[in-house]
Amino acid sequence: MPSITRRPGAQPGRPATAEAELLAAVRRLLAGGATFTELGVQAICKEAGVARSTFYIHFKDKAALLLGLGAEFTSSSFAIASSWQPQDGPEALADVFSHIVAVYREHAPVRRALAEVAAYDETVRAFWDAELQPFTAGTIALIRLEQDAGRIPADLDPVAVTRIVVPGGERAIVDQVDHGDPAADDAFTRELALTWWHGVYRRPT
Amino acid sequence: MPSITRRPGAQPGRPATAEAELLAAVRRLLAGGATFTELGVQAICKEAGVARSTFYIHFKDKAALLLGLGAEFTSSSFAIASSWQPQDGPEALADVFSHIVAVYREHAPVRRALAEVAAYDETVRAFWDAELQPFTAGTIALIRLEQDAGRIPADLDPVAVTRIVVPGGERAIVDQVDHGDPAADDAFTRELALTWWHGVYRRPT
DNA sequence: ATTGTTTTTGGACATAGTGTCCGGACAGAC
DNA sequence: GTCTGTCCGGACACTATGTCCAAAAACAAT
Repeated sequence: MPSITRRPGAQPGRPATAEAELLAAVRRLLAGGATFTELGVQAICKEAGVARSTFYIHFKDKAALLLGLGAEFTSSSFAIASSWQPQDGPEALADVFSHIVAVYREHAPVRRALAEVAAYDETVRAFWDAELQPFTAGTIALIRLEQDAGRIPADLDPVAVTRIVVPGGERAIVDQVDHGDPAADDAFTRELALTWWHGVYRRPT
Repeated sequence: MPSITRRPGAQPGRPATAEAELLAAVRRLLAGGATFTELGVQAICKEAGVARSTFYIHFKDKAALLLGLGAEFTSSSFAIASSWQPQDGPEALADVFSHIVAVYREHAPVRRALAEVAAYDETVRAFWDAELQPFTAGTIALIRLEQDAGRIPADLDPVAVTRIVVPGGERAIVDQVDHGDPAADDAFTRELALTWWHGVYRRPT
């Protein structure tokens, strides 16, 4: 059987695109509902129309490929999120969350795969931790600044509250993206903003 | 090589304990820092001192064994959590969270494995969803009751807020258990209670 | 003690996937 | 045309899974 030597999607002008083909294949398979873990190198290569040996030229293993996919995600969100300050009010905070929800929806399959693999693979876990770390550091710093300015009570524990706001808030956003109606996104981001506003940034004394 | 026919830990009085031996072995391996995913049936059997064929007599596969381990977890927490009402005040809520944190610390390795596998295995995901579902339903119901009584504003979205409180709160607890100092547990549960109190249950109008 | 029942053993077997290697084919660039 | 880098396709050793079965051990009777 002579097989299909040239993959169909190969641009004639471009030099060598097996790598891009593999990344696109995984994106496609994930979007189709597959779980990254149950996805084998064989299946990925078949979907990509690429020889299995070619896979290992570009990626050490499946996890390395996922990190390549993760690059598409790298926090454009952080710049927007860190721009918010309590002076801007809860409506502006809701806008920040709307932006993050939009990013999460756009990259939902890849984000899901990253979270999935981060639970058992060290390198992916490190990548995702690094992704969230700026939010954690930024939130702690912001709370301390507000405490120094007397706008947040000094007896509030910044580290404990940041556990609630960052990993907790992220999880809530994931839940909305995975299970919630997109039409309800605005109501959700409003509630998230108001909960942090009255629960953390302007908690009554 | 004649091999060690009888495993060392076998109680002579008890009838057939290979199953318990396997469960204990996995608990041991998880507590030793292993990831459930990277744990093979072979490794489990070796640790348990049980023949590999015996494994399949008791469990269909690794996931089935994990569900057996999950039984040790089944929500004793829910009864305590559902007993709280806003009338009891935020200090009582903090006590509820302290109880949940204690349960999470006690079963940390198994809980971690359940969360890990739930990300890619359907049956484990269903088990864990069923575990959290009472909290979700209870929180939505509680908020609606408080709205009917006029103690929570009617324009608060109960479903959206419950995403924040239940999956979000659980994630925060996991973060505290996995990364936080146990000595700081009380400070954490206090902050969690106060955040939900002022952010949700007694949000200022 | 002998017998019967139940559980476990240890190995065989088919299947499937991983990671490595290499000769050869094939493009675009010079 | 030849060179160069990429890709193919298959071979190979290895690891693990899941199924099966006859023999052995442990247990519970009488």
